[in-house]
Amino acid sequence: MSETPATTPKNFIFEAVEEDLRTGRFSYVRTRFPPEPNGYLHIGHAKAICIDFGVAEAFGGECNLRFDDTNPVKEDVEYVEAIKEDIRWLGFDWGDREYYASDYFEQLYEFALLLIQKGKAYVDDLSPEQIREYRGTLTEPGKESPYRNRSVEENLDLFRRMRNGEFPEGSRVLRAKIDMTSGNLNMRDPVMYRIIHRPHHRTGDRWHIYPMYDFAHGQCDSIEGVTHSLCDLAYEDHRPLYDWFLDELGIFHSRQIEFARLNLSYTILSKRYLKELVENGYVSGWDDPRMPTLRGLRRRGYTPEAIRNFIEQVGVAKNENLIDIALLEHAVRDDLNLRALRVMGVLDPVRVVILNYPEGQVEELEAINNPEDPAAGTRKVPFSREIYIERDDFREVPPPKYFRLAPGREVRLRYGYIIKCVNVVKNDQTGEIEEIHCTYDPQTRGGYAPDGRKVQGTIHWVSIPHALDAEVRMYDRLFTVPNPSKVEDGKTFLDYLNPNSLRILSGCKVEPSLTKARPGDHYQFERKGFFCVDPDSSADHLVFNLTVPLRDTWAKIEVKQKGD
RNA sequence: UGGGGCGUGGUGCAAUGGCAGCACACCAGACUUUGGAUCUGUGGAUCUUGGUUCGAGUCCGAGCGCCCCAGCCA
Repeated sequence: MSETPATTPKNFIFEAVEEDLRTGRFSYVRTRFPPEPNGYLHIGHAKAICIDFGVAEAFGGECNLRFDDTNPVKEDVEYVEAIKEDIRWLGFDWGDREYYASDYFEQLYEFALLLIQKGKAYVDDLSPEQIREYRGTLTEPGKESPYRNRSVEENLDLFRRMRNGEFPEGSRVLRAKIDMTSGNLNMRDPVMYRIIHRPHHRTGDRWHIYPMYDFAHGQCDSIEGVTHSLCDLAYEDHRPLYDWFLDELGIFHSRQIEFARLNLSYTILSKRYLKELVENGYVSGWDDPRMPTLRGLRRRGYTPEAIRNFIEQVGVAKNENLIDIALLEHAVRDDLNLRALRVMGVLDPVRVVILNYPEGQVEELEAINNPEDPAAGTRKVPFSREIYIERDDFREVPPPKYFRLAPGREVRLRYGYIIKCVNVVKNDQTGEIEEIHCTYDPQTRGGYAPDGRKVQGTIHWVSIPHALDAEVRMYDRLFTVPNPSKVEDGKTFLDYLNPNSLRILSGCKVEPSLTKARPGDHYQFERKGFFCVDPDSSADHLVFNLTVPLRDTWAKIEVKQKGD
């Protein structure tokens, strides 16, 4: 294997894998990404995906996709396709290695039989409540079940009949016979199989018993020849059990390594909570652009590259973490800055009339599509006597350091002319500014001042007769606190929902080149932010989602001024 | 009074006994036809405490703090 230290991320997992190869514990590398098909993938999963596929790739190995479908009560095919789609979108390929834990049900059953024969597993008739009581507590040892010492023959017979569906749900389970006094609760005779009379999305009604995670995962890894089974810290306590099953069965022994899951500030990454948001209508669905799901991020305008870069920057360790969402936002700005075409869009329009500009005249001005990418070329933008500008780009009483338009002041219209405000027309009743009257300097076409005079401010604009109407959905973080999963007593994460996480702007005006915008296209509205065309968008009703705003230095200055 | 894990600037990750570094954030400045981008710079960290060592974030002892585990969920 060739060394690529510059591109190979260095973390404790890579080091462990490297060591395993060096010491000969394994001669190849194979990992797996094991989603349960009971929900949609979120950015936390993206971390796991990047690690699972990344480790395999770095060592010339492969990563299997294996659906962990051992519980027909919770799982559904609906999620399988969505999960595959999201992984592909993120940019990973599992080739033809698409597996299901349910593919191995027969083999797992044989494994169970083997353990029963070895006297290492037994059928228990205790009720779920009794099992809990017998388990003991964190500080007190458990008690052995009265059914623990059944004969091998009786266990075999009972277990076969469990499989045949002869017993009601909850009446019996198969348990491993380990140690009811272990300090690790997972070792106190864990349940291996439970009875569930429910059709499975892949095996139909063939089974009446289903293996628990602990009895399935390690053996599936083993069957697939997975060398490194990378998972969440939560499974650290399960590793002794993972190892125990593999050792007792005497089969290929994968190595489980745990790392800390991703936590993101101002959001939640718990499947249960996300589901609650969707089901109770706090968001419009799993793909709501405010959701940290991959579908949500995609619709919001995040790119796979941005997400992968973000994950790489976050690193891999075992520390509990809360990643600043600003890092994610930085990653997407960084990526979009290089590729998004620039356009002009006025979100909160106010009319400007250029008094000395000939009525009916239209000029096609040249605008650069992307200053970061000369290959993106230029386009023509129509200019006329009446234009829209951003309401906030005009102040009757300009505060200090305000560079934009104000009575008697000049400002440059991007790629247009330098204009000067000469008058303001206000609504008699409301006092709201309805129209701003300006004059333009014909010598400044394109925005250049031949006399070399400095014009500090440059603002965006859209020609009124040529403007396209658009709806713009402005998104903000979903929660008002950095860590919504850690709440005050008596409150829930729902109490911290940001009421302003979505603001719909309906009267927006955008330049005519946007007629060719298609759902999924990324744009930068100059001076405002990166936007993405929503799937709801159509030719006669453009809809844009704010992906992330541009850094806004003026907003900072203004906040500071107000604080003084 | 059980078992497992983790403690490095505001956040995250490095430093594998030898000058505590990188990214994001923050602050200041330069540049600017996006108050964007870019560039430069400042400030700021090894949980505590003893020890080993020429030298400790790293090794050893003691303590403290935080997280996870009592599903027939994964």
